[in-house]
Amino acid sequence: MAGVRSTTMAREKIKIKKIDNITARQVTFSKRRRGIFKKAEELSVLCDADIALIVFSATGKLFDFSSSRMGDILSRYTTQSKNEKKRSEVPFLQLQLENSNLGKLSIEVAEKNKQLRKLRGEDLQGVGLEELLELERMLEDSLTRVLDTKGKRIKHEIETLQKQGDLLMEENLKLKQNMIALSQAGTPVLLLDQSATSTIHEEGQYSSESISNGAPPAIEDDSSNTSLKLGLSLF
Amino acid sequence: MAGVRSTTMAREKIKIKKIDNITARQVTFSKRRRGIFKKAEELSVLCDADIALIVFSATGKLFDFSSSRMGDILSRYTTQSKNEKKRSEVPFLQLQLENSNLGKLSIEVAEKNKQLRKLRGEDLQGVGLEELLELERMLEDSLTRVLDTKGKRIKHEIETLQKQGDLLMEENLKLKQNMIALSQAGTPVLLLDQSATSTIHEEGQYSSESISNGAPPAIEDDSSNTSLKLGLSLF
DNA sequence: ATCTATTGATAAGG
DNA sequence: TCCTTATCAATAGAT
Repeated sequence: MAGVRSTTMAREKIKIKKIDNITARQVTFSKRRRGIFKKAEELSVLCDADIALIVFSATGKLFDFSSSRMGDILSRYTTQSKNEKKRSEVPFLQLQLENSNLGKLSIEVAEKNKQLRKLRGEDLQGVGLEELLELERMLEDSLTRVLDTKGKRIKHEIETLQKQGDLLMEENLKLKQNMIALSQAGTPVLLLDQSATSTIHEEGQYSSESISNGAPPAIEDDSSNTSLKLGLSLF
Repeated sequence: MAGVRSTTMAREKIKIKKIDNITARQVTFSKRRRGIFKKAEELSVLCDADIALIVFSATGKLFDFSSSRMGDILSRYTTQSKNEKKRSEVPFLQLQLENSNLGKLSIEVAEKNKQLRKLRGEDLQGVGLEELLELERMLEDSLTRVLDTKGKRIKHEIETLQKQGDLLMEENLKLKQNMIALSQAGTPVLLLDQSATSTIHEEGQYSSESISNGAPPAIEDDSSNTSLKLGLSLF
């Protein structure tokens, strides 16, 4: 009851434990990261302190701040901590830190591989019922998130295509009208209206084939829904 | 105008510049140092971030915090920043771990973590539709395998329990018959059949409470289905 | 170190 | 990510 308190917050207190919701966790990370970096700089300026702050996000992204050159602070740190008592805690710069880290990293890699195999349901031999249930939950959550993301992406894809289709139809209509006008005027259909085509090319994101391919637009009014041509067999 | 902002303060705003009064500076240093270290720990816990914070006071005193082992974070930092562009900024310790296997392993660990996060649906930002569909398939396969395994395990569990239950009922029957025989013979009910109880203890995996707790078996014929007592809320 | 009036940081929700 | 707002936390100044 004494250890877990909250911080500079708002709207609601939160417990200081890993935030479950991934999105919320990312948002909080961004906000608080900014906050702590600001604090670090302020402290260094106000009190003439030398500060190094290194933050790795859960996704492995690196953020850092140092009031002077990072290398200087870090070497000063290793030197100082060595002279105190942390010799053992910071064998960092020492000689054979290499070996220990190598071993640990190897173990970590092995561990990650095991987790991956479990998540893929490939290594379920020694897994107990409890862990199986946990795996099931995790996989279901993952599937949900993947499906959500997929849905959003597909929706966006469709909307984009729809917009492009609408634009194309609009432009086609203009072209047809222009051509009709030109043919009715008895003029040979050889020229396209410059303003119309150039406008299309400037604003459109769609493939230029739609306009500039060899086949000239048919005169018939093609009002079929563009979305029917998407060919999305994704659901 | 841009540079001079204020912080979490009170009673009065202060400019973010070196505090002149020595005493005030020391006091502020103490207060804010506590604050930023608290923030660092909170950020690491809330967002599962790996953080190193090193502070040298103006007098040279060292204060530090790290969410995991300082040496690990610092080496990770040198490795990572090297892979970016800060090579020059951190000539720090690049010498030895430079071309070692350390870097490779670090990268491998990072890679595994990324895969894990994808599988957990946590890192879907840069993932394309194709990969999403692949993820979906993989997760569904995994779920299927996990569910299969779970089903088999549960079935086995149930069968085992059923057998144990049958054995128990059988033994109970014998016991009851013995007791009835004994009581009918006018002999005080004080002895349990040795061979029967020892057999149960040897074969059973169930809690010993079932047999050896203080309450002697009831005489009434308990023929309710054993599986009803499994308490499996697993489906 | 404590107290408290103030300002700062930030959780939620768009 | 940025904005807004309601709240909670950090802290400047005084004791």
